[in-house]
Amino acid sequence: MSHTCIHWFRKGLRLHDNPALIAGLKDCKELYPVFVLDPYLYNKAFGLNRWRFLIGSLRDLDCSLKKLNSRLFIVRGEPKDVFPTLFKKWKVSKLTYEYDTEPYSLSRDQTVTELAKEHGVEVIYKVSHTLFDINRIIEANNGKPPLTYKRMQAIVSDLGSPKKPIPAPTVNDIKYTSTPSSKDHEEKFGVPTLDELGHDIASISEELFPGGEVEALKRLDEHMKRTQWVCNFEKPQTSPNSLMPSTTVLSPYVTFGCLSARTFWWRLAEVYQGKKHSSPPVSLHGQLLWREFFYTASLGIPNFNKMKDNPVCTQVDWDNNPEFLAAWREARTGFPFIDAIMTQLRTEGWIHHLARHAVACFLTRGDLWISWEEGQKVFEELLLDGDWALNAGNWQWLSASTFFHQFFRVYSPVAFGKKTDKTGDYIKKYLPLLKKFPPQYIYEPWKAPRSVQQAAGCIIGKDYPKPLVEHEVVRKKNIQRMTLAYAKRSADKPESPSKKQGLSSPVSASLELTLG
DNA sequence: CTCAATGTTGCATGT
DNA sequence: CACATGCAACATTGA
Repeated sequence: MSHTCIHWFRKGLRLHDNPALIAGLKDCKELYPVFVLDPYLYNKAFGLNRWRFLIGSLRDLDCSLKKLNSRLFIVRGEPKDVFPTLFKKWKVSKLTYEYDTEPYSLSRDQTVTELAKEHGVEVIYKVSHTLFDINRIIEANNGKPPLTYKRMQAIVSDLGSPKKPIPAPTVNDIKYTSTPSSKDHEEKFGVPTLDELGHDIASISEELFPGGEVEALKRLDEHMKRTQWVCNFEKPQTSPNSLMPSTTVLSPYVTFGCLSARTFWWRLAEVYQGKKHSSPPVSLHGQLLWREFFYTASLGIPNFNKMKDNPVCTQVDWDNNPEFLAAWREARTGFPFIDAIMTQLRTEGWIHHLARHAVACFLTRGDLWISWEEGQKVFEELLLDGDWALNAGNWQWLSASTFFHQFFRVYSPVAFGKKTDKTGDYIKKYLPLLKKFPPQYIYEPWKAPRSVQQAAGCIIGKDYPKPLVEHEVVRKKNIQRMTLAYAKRSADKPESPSKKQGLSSPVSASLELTLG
């Protein structure tokens, strides 16, 4: 019992399946659980709903730590400035944290590790955010991330099952460890309120998905009770526009690490046990493997959140069109299905996966021809489950830039929603302005005769916008532009010298030598 | 090397 | 209602 340890919470806002925390408790005399409000991550681009989820999760974590006679210390500032001060002040000898593969996190953690060394602090980190050690997946695929799900499955099956989650520490585990906290802890290190952080909470909507580990495990329990539903789950068969979510909405909890992906995986395995059940890619296990797939790609592909200098991303001449972008972001494209989804996104912070497909295709290759990077920023701000790797990966997928290439398959902003919601109840919920339109016009109100618009109390072009584009026209044009981008891609692709006879320049020859 | 099969979730129209 | 086909047609993978 000689160590004074900081466990640094970043993601992984939980006590269950937290191997770094357990490692920190080993021979630990004094434990300081710390969360740093890093302005690089938590700023204006981090939306209000996300802030609420984060603050809720931190409150929950503090509450759970109290039950272990410990406390959470919220510290404001940049990690590189915060830690040297804390190392000295608390006479720290050990720092533990969960491994994080985001580029910013990797450089941040390297900086803090160097500072720790300077202060004689031992650093221990553990993999627990993902099912597997992502680096091992890349190694197993000859140093490159798999670009298809099939390939990913093959690699993962070689690695065997994910590790079993480890239990949360108990009072018994921590009985020789204390957390020194003063009377003014709340003042100095307490979890701030949204108000204190300067957020205008007057217009915030009802909290549908409260943050925190306790809430996460409760929701997991509830879903795992639905044996039939879990065993029959097929993602493409779930509805993007049901009034209640047709999927689990456990994603925000996994994103912030309130719920361990491995805990989720093994609870599903228990439900599946001895029963006929769906399989990846469409099953719930399959969803966790998709997460793993994009995490692997994001670690193995440079500049993964950009088109430029991203070696696997098709280079497309997207338009710079601030008016169209603003209309999309602010739910005034004139396509009720699209605008309803964008409204749900803004107010509730969660939309169904296929709803994301519809609005992402619409913004990029389908209709507005705006870069996926712009959409990525909006999702990053507004989605409770906004995750760097998944967001970048899925935007590339939907824009047919990477992973997915059948760009002639275009979602219709009118037809797609009708398949699962003929009467447009979803649209009526999120765009009440349109609620009096009869079902035959609810997806295309501009086609309604003037008399119908008057009866509905909503004149198109005045009370609700006319459609921004003619879908059928721009769809055809955009497929042409995609064809062009792909042709350029094939032409630019470096080919073996034997195939391109006489084109092997001295430059490329020397490059080959350099690269071995 | 070539070539065929495959790819989580398109749409409209037909049987 | 489930399934098949044309639309115009891509990259990756594995044999």
